[in-house]
Amino acid sequence: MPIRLHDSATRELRDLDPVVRGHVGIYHCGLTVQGPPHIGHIRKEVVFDVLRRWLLRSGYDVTIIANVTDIDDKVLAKGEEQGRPWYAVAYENERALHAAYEVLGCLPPTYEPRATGHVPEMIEMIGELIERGHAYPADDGSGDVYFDVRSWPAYGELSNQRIDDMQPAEDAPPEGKRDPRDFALWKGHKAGEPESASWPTPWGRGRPGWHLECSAMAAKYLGHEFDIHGGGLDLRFPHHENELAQSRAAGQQFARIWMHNAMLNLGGSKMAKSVGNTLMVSEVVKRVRPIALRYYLAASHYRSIVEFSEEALAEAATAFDRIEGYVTRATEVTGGVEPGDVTPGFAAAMDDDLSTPAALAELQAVIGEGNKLLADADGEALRGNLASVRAMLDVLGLDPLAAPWTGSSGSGGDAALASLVEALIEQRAQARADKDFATADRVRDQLAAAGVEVEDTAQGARWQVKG
RNA sequence: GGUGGGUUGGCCGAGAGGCGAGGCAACGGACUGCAAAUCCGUUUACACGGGUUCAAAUCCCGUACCCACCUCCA
Repeated sequence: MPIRLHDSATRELRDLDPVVRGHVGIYHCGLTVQGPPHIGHIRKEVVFDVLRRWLLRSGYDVTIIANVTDIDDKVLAKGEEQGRPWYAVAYENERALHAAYEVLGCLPPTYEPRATGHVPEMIEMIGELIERGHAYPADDGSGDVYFDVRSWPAYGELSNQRIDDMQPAEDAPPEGKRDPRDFALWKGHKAGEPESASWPTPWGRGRPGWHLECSAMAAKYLGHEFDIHGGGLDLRFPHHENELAQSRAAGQQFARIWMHNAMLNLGGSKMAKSVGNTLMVSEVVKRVRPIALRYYLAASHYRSIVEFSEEALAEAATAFDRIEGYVTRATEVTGGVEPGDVTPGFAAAMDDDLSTPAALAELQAVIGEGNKLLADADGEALRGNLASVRAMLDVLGLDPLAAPWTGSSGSGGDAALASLVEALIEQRAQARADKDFATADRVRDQLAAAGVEVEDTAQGARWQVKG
């Protein structure tokens, strides 16, 4: 069965039909590294990480390219504001982004090209566009080079807009533009901007316009036609519209399918620095386990708005505890099994535009069966069930027994703690054997007060640190 | 002004003409020394007003409210 994805260009579900058989090339817009990532940014990473894992499990080779915009107005402004070089700001935030990938279990992209590393490719593309009559250097001496939207009749095809209905682009003063909606491919160096933020071109020194880097880098690493271009819905216009126009006008086919994830809102509006409602990944993972945050983000459909709330996050953590509890218990009983195959229901849900909510419903049903098998002590069936559950969790990047989660949860902790807890549990077991339930309960309460939860099972007491 | 998306039970969150996704919470039962975990069961829905249809949460028309984009944004 083919994988079907919602293409935001045509606004319909389309079969994934790769350019190269057995291989899927994906480009998704990374971050402008002007600040550390918030949980809205990381939602996008989780969405594309799940897509990638599903494609891999479906037998495809995947090349995934995510850009890092390390030079633009905002990065320069941050450098100025913080009194240090713009590139120091960019690099620091790029590292924070990588830390966020890692803490949430997102596989690193195949490659993460930086805009500053691809100026020659951009210059080449600008030359091509000028030659074809779709771009022009500003005649006001600014050194800007603009894309000529009137020269490209399809302009607006991605976001379904007509040029005449659009408001003017404000990425540069309109003086040098032929049409106010023309956008900058290249921005001339301005007095007062650091010399380090400019590169020589046939049109004078300057720096990249935002949109061009993605067109140039996608072509370099994925070719003139590739399978999927993704990013946040807020990038659809103007960023992706402009990328599409540039690349097509330069004679390329560009992306076959456009995938846009919906925003993560807080307090009724999009999480964004300009609104001041951001929650940094590094902060949230202090309150809730990273795997629980990932579950929260993966549990809703990628095209639905997530209205963030602490309550919903806590609830997701509880829901995940049930899943993890099953995996832990089943692993104890079976001695552990490797991930096997996902169920047909799970596969059908994932094939249907990455319907993670339906996939999770399937997973919960399989876990319900597994819990029954656990009660019946049916070893063989239980092994099969656990293998399947682990496979499904792996697709979502939520297998608690896989990297990077191992060791971060369960009854681990340091040896001193374990030895103390086990001594108390031994005392309690003796009290229970003596039917001294008052003492047994007191020990359990003591442990609970210290944040250690004890459960009695047929095999003896299990414990884990909660929180 | 233009372009899209949305409003589902106490909460989260799917579905897209007939059959009550799933989870969390609550309640009852089984299990347990008591719990916890687990299993079984129960309760509360489709923004509002019209219309189409044998049948509408789902299709059509209208209204209200919300979100995103048209300015940097995942």
